[in-house]
Amino acid sequence: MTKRTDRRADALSRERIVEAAIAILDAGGEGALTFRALAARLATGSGAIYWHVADKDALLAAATDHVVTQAMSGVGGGEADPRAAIRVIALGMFDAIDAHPWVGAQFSRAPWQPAMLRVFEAIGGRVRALGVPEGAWFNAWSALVTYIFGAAGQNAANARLQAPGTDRSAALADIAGGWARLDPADYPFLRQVAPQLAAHDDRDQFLAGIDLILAGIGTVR
Amino acid sequence: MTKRTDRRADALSRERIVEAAIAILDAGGEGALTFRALAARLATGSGAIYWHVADKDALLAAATDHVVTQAMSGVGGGEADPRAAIRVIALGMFDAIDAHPWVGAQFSRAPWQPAMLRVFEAIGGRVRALGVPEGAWFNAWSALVTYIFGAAGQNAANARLQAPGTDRSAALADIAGGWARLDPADYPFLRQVAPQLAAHDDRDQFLAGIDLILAGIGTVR
DNA sequence: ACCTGAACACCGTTCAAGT
DNA sequence: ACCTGAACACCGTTCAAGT
Repeated sequence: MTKRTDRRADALSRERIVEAAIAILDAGGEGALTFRALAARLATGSGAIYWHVADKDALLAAATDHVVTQAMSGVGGGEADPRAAIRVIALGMFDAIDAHPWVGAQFSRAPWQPAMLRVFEAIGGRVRALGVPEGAWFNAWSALVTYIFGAAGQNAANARLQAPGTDRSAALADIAGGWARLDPADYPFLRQVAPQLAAHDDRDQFLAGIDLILAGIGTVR
Repeated sequence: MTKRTDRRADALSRERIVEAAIAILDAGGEGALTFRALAARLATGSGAIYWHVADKDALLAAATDHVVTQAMSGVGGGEADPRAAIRVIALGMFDAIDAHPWVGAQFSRAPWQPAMLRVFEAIGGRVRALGVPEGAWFNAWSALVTYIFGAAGQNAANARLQAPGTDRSAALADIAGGWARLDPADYPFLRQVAPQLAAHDDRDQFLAGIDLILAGIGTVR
């Protein structure tokens, strides 16, 4: 009957472990998250972590869930216009993955997590409000969700590829320079588009894709 | 001056290593590819592989390049209608990743590979032929390419999640069942589309997304 | 030039032993 | 109930030594 409620303020908990994992992931990427590093940061033994999380996959899933939940809480849902609401939700995911690039690789690993379901539902609800026939809902929803997580993931991968501290626009200029030097007979399109690659804004381009899909959905009668 | 051209038929080569790696990846997934397993299959020492490839990243990149190159060689480019050609190229990528699910995770890791450039150009060339204003080319191209690789990657991830030998439609039915049991107040959309999730064909759904984007591009004047 | 395989510096995970 | 940290069975990569 003496249930101890006065635990040490710094007692280990799933929540504290997940937060420490996110800090390590944000600072050093996926490669930096080891149970030894995590145990050191939490001033405990590496085995202690296993009392609270099943394994590394579960830890990454919990960290992803945490980030997505936080991102979704920021996008309210107050927008009356379903198109505007879809843009807000999509940008919320984009920005969250941009801030935590390691999240991008996790979606594919655990796509049916609770937090993901909330994103799925949020998009689906707006698709329903878009005024397209019911038979088109599923494909319209699927295209949007696929694009949002695919694009955000790829963008995060690009960010991950860069050496930390490198200038993003310089790296992009490098790639664009490579495209500009391709054989004009074999790569006319990439040569032509190279300057736009160098100058483009990832966020604007992401949103332009959303708008194209929304425009496509608008043609379904 | 005695250049040996009569090497053993089974001499190690980058090509043989990459092929063995693909075989291992196809059979056992990304986790199965170790230098020890690869060396055993090639009947050599693990260190020998490093004479031909720089490291594991380079090996995965080479394997991915091989698969994409093969897939692209199968999609000719004979279609006159640019929309039809885009569908053929997209489906070619989809099927290649479906057959080699591990490829899906690699795109994000090395997006500027030679084989990828050929896919990029192939899509870009058709976008140009679509008859939209030049100012819209870059965003139209980007949306298509993002969707193609994002969707194919996510689909491959779903395949990877399944226990090997498991029935895909049974797994999908499981997830759909979970959606059908969600709280109707919180998840009306997911509940409603659950039956479609259980019945849908990944390939058809992928193509429906391509068609939505193409329809959206068609609205740009 | 190319191959061998032991050695090194790591991992994730387990588990007897502690409190 | 929860924590400790050594131990186990792996990794990728290196490198002296061979042919």
